[in-house]
This record gives sequence, structure tokens and C-alpha cells, in this order.
Amino acid sequence: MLQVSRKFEYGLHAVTYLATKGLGRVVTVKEMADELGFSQEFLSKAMQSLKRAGIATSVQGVKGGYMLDKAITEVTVADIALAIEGKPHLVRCGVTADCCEIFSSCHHRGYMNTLQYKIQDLLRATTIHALLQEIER
Amino acid sequence: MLQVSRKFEYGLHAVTYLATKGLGRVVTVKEMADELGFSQEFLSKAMQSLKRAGIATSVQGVKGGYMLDKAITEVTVADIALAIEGKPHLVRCGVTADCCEIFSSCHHRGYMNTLQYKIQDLLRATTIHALLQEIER
DNA sequence: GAAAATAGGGTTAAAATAATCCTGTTTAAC
DNA sequence: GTTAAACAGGATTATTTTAACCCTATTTTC
Repeated sequence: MLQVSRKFEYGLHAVTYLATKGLGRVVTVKEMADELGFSQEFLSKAMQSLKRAGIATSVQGVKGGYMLDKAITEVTVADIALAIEGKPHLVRCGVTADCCEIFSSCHHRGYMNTLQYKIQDLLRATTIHALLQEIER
Repeated sequence: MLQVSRKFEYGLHAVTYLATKGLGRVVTVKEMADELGFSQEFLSKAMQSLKRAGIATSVQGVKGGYMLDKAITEVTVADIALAIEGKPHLVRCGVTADCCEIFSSCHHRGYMNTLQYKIQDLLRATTIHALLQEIER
């Protein structure tokens, strides 16, 4: 329960790795995978998600790789989570039609939605910039 | 990612159900399962966990069932989660020896632990009493 | 044109979760 | 004291989710 996925962990590590390498510095997935000890192919999927979300930029071809092309100051942990995991669903309510037998009489939906929002707030509260400062300390 | 388990949902519903029935009122798993639309056997497992954690009390034999024998004012959503899911592990760090390839060089552990603590705080902040008041409104 | 890299669809493997099965124990009622 | 209703809980199976891998295409430098 309430556990973060490896793909998210991979993505977060990759972003901080890219950030420490500096803006505009192109790094291959291979380098990151070796350095971080992750599966190259799986990390690649995470990078593709980050790219689609506009968090990382990709350069194709030989000498290609990924980089951060803008200050990641405003990118938050929530943005990385959204890019990699998609919209969060703390509960199944409303995700599919048959998500729950007692949808109409459910007493917890309001609370769970509030809870979800507060957790999102926590993730939104940490920028990559702040995370990096913690790392450097 | 970051989704609550059904067992936890079942348990939380069961506790609020018992609470609305009143302290000391014994209710069978069958009644709760029928009323809440859950699998009787699976709800039974959740109830056993709640009993072991001291949140609910069981009465065996015919006319048996579960009840809340003390004010649940101080029981929080975190207590229910702990009873049913066990200790929370937002990340795999330190759970097992081979949890992660980069344990010693990991840059995120501090942040993730803080994050976990804050999420726990959110769960601790809601008592069943407060949850009931939300329901009644 | 060859090689190194991303892009991404599809499949398989592993793990976690949910559900079920089954047997035992307790206890009220008859 | 036998029966039936209910909890207790170990064990197994099924389902779903997550993680990993495979394979082919495309892009780009040399």
C-alpha cells in the first residue's frame, strides 16, 4: 500500500542525475543506467515519459541522449510522478464504471479525495531544485 | 502508484459501519459484507487484522461478530492502515538487503523518508470520530 | 553506409493483491 | 450433548499490476 513505483524512482534519480550534470549536457540512457545501476531498457521507458511530459529533452542519433534544457527549478516531484504514473488515483472511485459496488452509498469518497489532494500537495511542494539542495548538503 | 488497497478500504468501511451501529453492538461479518457489498471472506480477513490490532473486538460462537468496545475517538486512519497493511514502505529502501542496487549512494532516501512521514501525518490527523462527522454531514 | 542512440509497440516474467477453500474452535440454543 | 452459527486462520488459487525484456524502426554522426 502507498508505495512508489520503481519507474518513478528511476525517473526521479535520472532527473537529479541530469540536473547535477548541468543544463544542456546530453547524457545517454546507457550512462545513466550504468551509473545508477538500473535496467537500461526500463530506464529508457521512464525517460520517454519524461520527454513526452516536457521535463526532459531528447537528442536522437549518435551523440544523442537526454538533457534538461530549462531550469528545473519549477519542476516538482508531482510533475515527475504525473509524467511517469499518470493521473493519481488513491482510490478506484470513478476510474471505471464498475470500480466499486457501493459507489452511490459510499461514505468515504469525500475524505479520500481530500486526502489525495493533500498528498499531491506534498509532492507539489518539493521542486527538483530543493531536492538537489538536500542532496548537496 | 500510491493507491490504497481494497483490504484497507474494506476495513475502513467496516469500522465506520460498526461505529454508526454504536459501541458494544455486535455485528456479524455476513451483515457487514451484505450491507457494504464486499466479499464476506475477504472482509473477514480485514476484521481479523483489526481485531489483532485491538481496534475491534470479536465475539465468538453463535450470536458472535465484531464490535467496537471503546470510543474510537482516538483511533486514526493511520491506525487502521497499520493494522491492515502493516508498516508503510513508501520506498523499498532498507526493507530487504537487496532492495536497491544503489543503497549506499542513494540521494533520495532522506527526502523519501520525510515524505513518508508527512503522509503518515496526514493519516494520523484524521480520527474515526472526525471521519464520522464528515459522513453525517 | 555503418554504428550509436532514441522511439515505441508488443510480449513475457515476476510480484503483489484479492479472493477462495478448507478445517478448526467457540458458544448459544435446543 | 448435539447442532448450527459464527470467528480464526493457514493454505491455495486467481487476478492484476509492475517490471523487464525483445524487436523493429527512425534519427543522426562519422
